[in-house]
Amino acid sequence: MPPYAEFAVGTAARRRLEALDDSAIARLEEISRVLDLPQGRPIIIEGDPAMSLYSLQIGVASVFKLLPDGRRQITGFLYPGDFLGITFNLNAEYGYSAETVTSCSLRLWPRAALERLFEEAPGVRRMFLAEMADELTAAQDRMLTLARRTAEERVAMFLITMVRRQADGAEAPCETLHVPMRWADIADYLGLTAETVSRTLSSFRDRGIVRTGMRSEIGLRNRQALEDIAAGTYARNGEIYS
Amino acid sequence: MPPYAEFAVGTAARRRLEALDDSAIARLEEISRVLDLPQGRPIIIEGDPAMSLYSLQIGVASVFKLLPDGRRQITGFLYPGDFLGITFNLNAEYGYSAETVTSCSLRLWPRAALERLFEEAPGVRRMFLAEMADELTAAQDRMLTLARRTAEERVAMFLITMVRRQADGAEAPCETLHVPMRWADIADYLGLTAETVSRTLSSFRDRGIVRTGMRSEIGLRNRQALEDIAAGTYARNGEIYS
DNA sequence: CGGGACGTTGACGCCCGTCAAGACATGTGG
DNA sequence: CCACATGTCTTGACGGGCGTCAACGTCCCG
Repeated sequence: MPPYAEFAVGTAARRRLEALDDSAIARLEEISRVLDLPQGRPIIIEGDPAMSLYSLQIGVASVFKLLPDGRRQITGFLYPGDFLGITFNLNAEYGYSAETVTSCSLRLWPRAALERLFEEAPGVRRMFLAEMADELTAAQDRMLTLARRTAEERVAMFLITMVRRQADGAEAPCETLHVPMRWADIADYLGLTAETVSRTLSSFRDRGIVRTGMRSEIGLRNRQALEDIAAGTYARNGEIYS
Repeated sequence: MPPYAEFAVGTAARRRLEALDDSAIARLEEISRVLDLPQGRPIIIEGDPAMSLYSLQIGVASVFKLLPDGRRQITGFLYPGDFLGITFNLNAEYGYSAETVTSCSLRLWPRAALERLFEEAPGVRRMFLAEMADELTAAQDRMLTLARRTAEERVAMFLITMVRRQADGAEAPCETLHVPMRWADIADYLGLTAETVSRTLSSFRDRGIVRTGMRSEIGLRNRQALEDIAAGTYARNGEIYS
């Protein structure tokens, strides 16, 4: 139905890119440029012609869609190693916008050069295929979350997802979560408002589940409670975590 | 993040399959079996090992995910020509469930045979790649809808989307929309309840926008109003369509 | 005709959005 | 070093949109 066909590659792309052979990586770096942006700047704008592919090197960025009256939905956060702006057809426009959440350093490829690379290196194409399949299942999970989960379940899910991603590779479970985005961004990611995010975190704090008040950090004091709340398997009207 | 990687191919697959050359289609039909199911039966169940790929021949089916307490989100409706159950990795389980909305006739391929076909016919793989890219942009649109749009906007969107799909190929715009699914299914697709869907349609009826009461059909009397409501560009607190 | 599935309508309430005020941190210029 | 502006988070009060529960009507199919 949509006339365009492109998407933002998410987290798994990092590991997949490392699986490419060295010559492909060398070629990729060869034809790229570097772009540095301060916090809160647009990277791509929905509707613009898709001329470039980006890879985030340093920082955090958000991918989002807007309604005409300003309502916003962040469809994903990008971390170092993630790709942005891939397209698979010719008259492509970006189907979403993206902007920096923190100051960012991006690698940028002109689209034509990248398409040449797609033809030459079959591993690159296969990587994107697997990547897209993962993105799609994640998107279905997020539909369930946005449509059916309560505010508490959404915030708990966000914390669990973020800490898992942060702990990715570390052996010991993380105790404190680094959260560089503003509450308003988290809210737009979860389909809530900044006030509801704040209230929910305060409630978690009062119940001894998290520690708040630090700058850009949230302490996870009772991870099991968060897991249970996120899974929807905690006592709903019960007293367990109240 | 998710350990599986598969998805339900949506509507665009119909046209794409037709673009395959005849020998590939012949091969596809050769190795398939046919499966007939009455209304309301499960086709695949989330978590089961992904042993088969399905193609819907006749009827309408739904793809959905469930929360442990029964909350349900329908991620898409399948129409004749759509595919279901594709996977791209080895330890694959289905990441969603699917069931028949009407009585259905399905074509079924054993997974191993299909993977062989993937190797032999590069066009098939490319078709699925483009298909997935379309699915992904549609998924992002649906995230925006589920998180941010009002009940009225969602129902209007549903009607517009369905009538566009129904009119696909016809030259004259359709006046009446065929809706084989129950209100509860529409609600689970839109992140609402059956009562809210009913109330919204009644409101549209009272405002002269649709005609209701027919069995499995909805008459679209003022399509422009529906387009405006769906787009979020109608006068919000205004009197235009009240 | 009777039973079950589905749609409609009303009453009610709660979750979360909206609006607003205040707290707190940061940066900036004098 | 302080006054002030700015941006962000917190907390409260309030209201509305939509979910929940229930009763009723309608259609279909034995």
